[in-house]
Amino acid sequence: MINARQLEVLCAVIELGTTAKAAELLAVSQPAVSNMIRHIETLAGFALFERERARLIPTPEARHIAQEAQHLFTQQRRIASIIEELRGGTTGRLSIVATPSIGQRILPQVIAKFLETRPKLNVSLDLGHTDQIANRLVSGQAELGLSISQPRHSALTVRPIAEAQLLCACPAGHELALSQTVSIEALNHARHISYSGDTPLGQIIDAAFSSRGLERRYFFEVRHTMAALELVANGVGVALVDSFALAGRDVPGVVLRPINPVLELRAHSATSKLFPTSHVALQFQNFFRERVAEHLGAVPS
Amino acid sequence: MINARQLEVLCAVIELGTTAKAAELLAVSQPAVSNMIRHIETLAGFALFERERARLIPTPEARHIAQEAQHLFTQQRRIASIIEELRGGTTGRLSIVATPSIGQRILPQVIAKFLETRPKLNVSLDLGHTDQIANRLVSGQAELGLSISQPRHSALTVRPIAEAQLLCACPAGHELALSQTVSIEALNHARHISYSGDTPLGQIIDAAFSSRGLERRYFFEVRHTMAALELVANGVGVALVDSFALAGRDVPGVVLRPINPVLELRAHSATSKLFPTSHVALQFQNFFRERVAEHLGAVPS
DNA sequence: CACATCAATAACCTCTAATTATAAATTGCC
DNA sequence: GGCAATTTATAATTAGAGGTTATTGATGTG
Repeated sequence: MINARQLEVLCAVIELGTTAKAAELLAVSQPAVSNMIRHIETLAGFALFERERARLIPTPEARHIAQEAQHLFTQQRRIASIIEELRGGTTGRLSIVATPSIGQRILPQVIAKFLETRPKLNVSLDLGHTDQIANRLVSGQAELGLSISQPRHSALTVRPIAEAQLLCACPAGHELALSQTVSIEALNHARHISYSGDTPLGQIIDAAFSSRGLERRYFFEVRHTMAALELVANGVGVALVDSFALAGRDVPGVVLRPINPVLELRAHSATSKLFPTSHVALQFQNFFRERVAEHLGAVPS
Repeated sequence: MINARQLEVLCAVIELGTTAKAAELLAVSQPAVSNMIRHIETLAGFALFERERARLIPTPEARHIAQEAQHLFTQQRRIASIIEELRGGTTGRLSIVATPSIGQRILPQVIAKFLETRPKLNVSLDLGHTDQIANRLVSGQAELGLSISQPRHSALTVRPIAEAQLLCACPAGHELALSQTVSIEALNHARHISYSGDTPLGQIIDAAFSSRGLERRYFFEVRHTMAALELVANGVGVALVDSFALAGRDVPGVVLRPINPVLELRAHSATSKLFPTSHVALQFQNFFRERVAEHLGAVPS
């Protein structure tokens, strides 16, 4: 079957009129073009040029083929540019699943930044709790998982990707907002909005309390940081929120105070061992780490 | 730049899962596939497969490329089939100019037959007098000319392509229709519809008359056979018509009689020396000659 | 007529993509 | 555990497509 190179030579000769000019354009010697034309003719089984008075005159058939070949060249260039873009990570598909506290604020911001230099990238972002993340990753439905607590699954590769801390969110003018830091003990004496014990944040906070011999008390149980923040903003009470959910933005009517002692929080990224991870997913992982480190504090890479 | 062969190997490995099966499909050895994959990876600049436990697992990038490559394969097959069809003359473009007497009846019939085995052929049919035919051919607007009189132009190749004869068309019941043949002399004593002296038919008929020392007389001058036939059918008079215009069909109300002596008529085909003539045009030329010979009498090829 | 330009040919070279043969790793099975 | 089957990878070599230079012969042109 005829190949692209042969069509390339054919088109060059038809367009430029002579083998010498075609050879110059293609940066090969004139006999190379001459031989190729002859070879194509034997492949095709019919004449593509009339040889008359030392000139090559293309037949209607040759013109027809040359015209159709343009589509092939288009496809060829398309593939080449796709490979080029895949190498640079500027095209392809990136599917991410994240827990809500990461996925609702900081992640969209970082993705937006990531897309600025990769306008053709196709992104899918899904939210889910840690188990769902693990599920999607091992089933191949998603490529990259971002979660506060580390997903436990033998087929997953989990890495710490960012560090943050828990802050105390108080309604503006609340008594806890009067001091520069908030002690853990103080929370038990305030209207405390907190997380159920089976959520990652709930477990972290529980651990902090129990390590000082305290039992966590709260009057309002939520599952997501955003819900807690919203309640605080409406003066319902105080809550511990992670800095991922805030993503550096002020929430009107809410004052943030550091906890004493500092409550560290570590975000993790996860990929499946069952499928290769795309170049762009790894790129994003690093990009996320770097962007978050700039604002919230680094994690060793 | 990556070529079609390389993409072919890549797709085969992704689809079949192993290099061995891909090699079998592509009818090459397994190491050939293995080396090719490695080569493509260096070309692309990134990994296309993860090597894990003696298995090749395609990366998302590789899948992406393979999917896009399908379009390239489609184009490649399209070109191959076009070449195939051009060889057989079943595709392409055939542009014909003919004089009205040929182009109105016999030519459309023959073209229709020709197209039966070449449904993809693109045909252009134009009518014009002999000078116009020559013009269109030398200017490259048409490829094949069919004419009764031979076009005279140094850049044209003219060949006889069919023979026919002039017949006398009489209204049914006309006195000339009573005998089996009609003599030329008889025409001068009937209401004779004939052709102006600057038309091919007019010149042929004039020559026949003058060779017997007669002068052609007629009361109605037309330029085209079809017009004459129509007039005869309406009882206006008698006319000499060429058998091309009749194309073997009976015209209601018209009786045909041979002329005595027989008036031979020769159709010619013409092609330009300035442009190569397509394969399909030459095919049609032969096809036309053969089809007409079957019905109206052969011409030596 | 001299000269430039064209395609074609000859003889040789180069490198891609193939070959065969074999190694090394993993899996399935008894 | 050990053997057979299956996998990818490597080494050494070969075939051939596509390229080179040098040259020829034909064809216009100042």
